[in-house]
Amino acid sequence: MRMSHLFGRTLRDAPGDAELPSHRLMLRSALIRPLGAGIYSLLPIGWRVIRKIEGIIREEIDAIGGQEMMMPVVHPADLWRESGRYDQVGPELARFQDRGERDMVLAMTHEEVVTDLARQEIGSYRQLPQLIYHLQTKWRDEPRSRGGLIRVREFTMKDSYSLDLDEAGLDVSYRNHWRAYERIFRRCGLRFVVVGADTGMMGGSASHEFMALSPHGEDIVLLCPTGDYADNQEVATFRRDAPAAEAPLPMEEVETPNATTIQKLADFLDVPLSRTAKAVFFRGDSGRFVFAVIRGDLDVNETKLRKAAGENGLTPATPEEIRAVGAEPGYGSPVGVRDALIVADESVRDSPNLVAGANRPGWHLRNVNLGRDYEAQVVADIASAAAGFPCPVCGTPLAAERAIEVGNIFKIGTRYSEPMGATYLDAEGRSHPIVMGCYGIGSGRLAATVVEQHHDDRGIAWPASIAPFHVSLLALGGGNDAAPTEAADRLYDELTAAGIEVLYDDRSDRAGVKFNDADLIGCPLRLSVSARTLANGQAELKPRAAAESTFLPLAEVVPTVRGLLDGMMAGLDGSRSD
RNA sequence: CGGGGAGUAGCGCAGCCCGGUUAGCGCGCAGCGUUCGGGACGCUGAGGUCGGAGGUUCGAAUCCUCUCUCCCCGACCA
Repeated sequence: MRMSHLFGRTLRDAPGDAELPSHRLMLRSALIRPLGAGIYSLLPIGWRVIRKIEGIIREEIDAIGGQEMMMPVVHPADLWRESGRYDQVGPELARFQDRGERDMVLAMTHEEVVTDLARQEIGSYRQLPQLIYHLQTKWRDEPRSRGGLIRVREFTMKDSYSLDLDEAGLDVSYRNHWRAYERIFRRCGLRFVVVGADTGMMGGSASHEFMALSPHGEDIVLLCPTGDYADNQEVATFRRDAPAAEAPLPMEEVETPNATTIQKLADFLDVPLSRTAKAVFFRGDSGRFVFAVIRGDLDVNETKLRKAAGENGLTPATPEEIRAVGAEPGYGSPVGVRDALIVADESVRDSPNLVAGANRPGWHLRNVNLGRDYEAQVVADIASAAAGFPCPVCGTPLAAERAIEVGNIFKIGTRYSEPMGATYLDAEGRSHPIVMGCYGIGSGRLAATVVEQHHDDRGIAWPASIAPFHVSLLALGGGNDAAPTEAADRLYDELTAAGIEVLYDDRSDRAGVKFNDADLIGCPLRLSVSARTLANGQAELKPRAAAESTFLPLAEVVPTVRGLLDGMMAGLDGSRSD
């Protein structure tokens, strides 16, 4: 590609509202342009990166038996009513009517379509297992898009779906995807960890997320330094203290003016946070009041609480709602409340004689004990794990890291096949629902995440496997001297003929402009020819990642470049295990 | 949805409080000339509904009201 013909120009300054490194660099290097909030065009250079990523994904999913296909973006709403998600999913699902006033949706994912296809095409156990996938546009009307391509509303996702006879078959499909995903992300040069995760709106029994560690990540993962444990914070657990062996003491009231927070209370009474009980109030989607109780030194994890309470969603309760169940904001405890689902964390079961609210302003209760002073309908782990908490496996203090979710895998089981009637007949003629898995990777987010991990203050430094071009070729010092341009033209032809992808900077700009653009766009190798190098019959070669350049005879350029690229690719072959 | 910030030339910004020349600066863009290895220089030039609507005023980028859009933090989220 000759830069003089390239559509899209590089920017010296990024727009002021772009903050993430990947967002700024992808704008500056002419990879993407915004059209609206969370909606982007991919310019030619950016599209080349995406196509390379998609190529890697195709190879690896094909390698585990995937069959690529294509499913529609617009779905009849009735299909989503069959699965129950039409009403279950919130406004992030875009709904509209066609000219016949039929309800339609824009696909945010494709489980319903796959399941519909499966019930049409699959009838017999002889036809299973199957693995199908596509790369398709999704629309999710996110409440808040952000960070360039990290979180957008319109995006392309590779999603694959496994169809199996039973759980054992699903286990195999799941494991295959896990391995394929590791290879995909390694080939893209990404550093990542795999963590256990919540299944969220997908439903199902198990889920893992592939997390690229990055200070700009939206998720927090908890990792054991020994490597024996890794989970998303939303599901992470930790080793609990042994229950305290302490006889229950008589409950007594104590006046605690202005002790409206657990910290003020602990300070006022001069007791550790771990000797207090904290109450947190929610209203569940079902309409029930959910009253969570947890020891004062811990925080409620809403994902865990939602599961423990059996609710689809939780909203913080209002002061009126809190008083309606007999509690008092700032002084709440489960003692004496009514019409509420009380969910206690294991910590309050195992910690006797806690200080809790008296449900009237300015007063607390000492020596409150679960089972004696109040009952909880649910006792469960609803506590948030955090940095420094003991690893649930080995007790080592956990580390907390921010991370970007670049892929995830779900065991959705019969969540869709059962309600939608996607069944097969076994050898005895009995009907069973197909057991499903689904597996997603967002290609644009993946590209942005690679930029987050591979850049410096001069620009992007692409891994060779997904670089838009292999080589930036610069013809320096044009002017009256046509020799550099002629030599660069020949190199361009030779490299291209050898199958090497070249971004040829044939513009009439000065050297500094070309160097800066080459560093910004970040092709793995940079070749320069000028009067200075040609005086010795040479070209200058500098890897993007290296500090120093080398000079080599023009005739050796193609084999040298070939060799360097092969070496770079070999380091990104996906088999590395780290 | 809550909190904060911002919309003035393609990009980055000033001007706004305290209304008053023809709305400015840098970069970029076009032409000519000189330059030519880390974002050159000179001259000339093009480019603006000051986000939109309404209002106050002799006069509005500037003051008031409404509204749209974008960004950041949070809530939310495969």
